[in-house]
Amino acid sequence: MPELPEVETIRASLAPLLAGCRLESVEILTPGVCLNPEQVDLKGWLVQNLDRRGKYLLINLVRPPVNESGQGDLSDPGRHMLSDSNPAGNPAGLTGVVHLRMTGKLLVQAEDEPLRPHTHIRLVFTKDGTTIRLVYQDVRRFGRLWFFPAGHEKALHGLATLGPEPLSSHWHAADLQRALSRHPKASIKAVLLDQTVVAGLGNIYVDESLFRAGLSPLRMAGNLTAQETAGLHHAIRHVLRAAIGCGGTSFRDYVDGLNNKGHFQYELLVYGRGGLTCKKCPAILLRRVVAGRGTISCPHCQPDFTAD
DNA sequence: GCCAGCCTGTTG
DNA sequence: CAACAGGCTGGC
Repeated sequence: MPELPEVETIRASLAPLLAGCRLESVEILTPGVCLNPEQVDLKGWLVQNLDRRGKYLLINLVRPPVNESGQGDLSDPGRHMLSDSNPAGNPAGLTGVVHLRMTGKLLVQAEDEPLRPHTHIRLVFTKDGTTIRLVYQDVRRFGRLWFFPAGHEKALHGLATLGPEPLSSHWHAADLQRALSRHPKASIKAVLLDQTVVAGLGNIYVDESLFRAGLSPLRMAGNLTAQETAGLHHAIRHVLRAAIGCGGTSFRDYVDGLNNKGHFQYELLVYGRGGLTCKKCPAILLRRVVAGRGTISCPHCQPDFTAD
């Protein structure tokens, strides 16, 4: 389900609610969906903030202040000394890592709301005397939630090998050009779907970016001109920013952490529009499988895209 | 690289 | 009934 704009929207929707919450319990309703590889005690941690890398959502938790009198100082530099001296047994930080894969949802649920089908994990938090329930639902059960001592989440291969954030000011067309030149004979679509090349693009935003850049997904990555690469780099950033601005794409059943739909589905130019007329020319959009994924493109606006 | 496999639900 | 679905992994 979720690509970078959807995960970013979920992060932003949950962060204000969860920041400062104390984790009271983790109820695992379906074994295998929530993993705690180092058997860290999950109770009593405080949510510091939510972060995102590619399509991964990171929940950063810290030890509650020892001092009962106030909120404590979470930025106390001495706190970090603990992680060096005792990394796993009594870590100074805890990181929850969520990957929603195709159909995962992370939602706050009202206390009186009945548990919906396909709920696999329930996290119970408290803040200022109120209870907040965060549930993980996932029809297909491809997604996962892991807990690690802070820093140890690099044990996840997919997270450790992620490429650059496409919306970072440090990601330039030249970086994309360099990545493409490393896979000269692969289709541009396959390379953009590769999370080690750039983090967070999936089937929707790759097709949308390629259409806006006027490039066929079948083009070999090594054959793009510098100008075409610059246009693609720009299109990727433009599409991702626009989609975040719309709260993501609710094409099927994506919702943010508060159960709100996004509206970028109304801005899609090609994804889901196979057989329909192109929005920029009179041609009919074609569908074919590229890099193992259903791919929609315009045979006129994206030259060299033909039916099989 | 490609492709099956992981799962269930929806659509043609 | 078969095909397909927003993703990733591991085996050729």
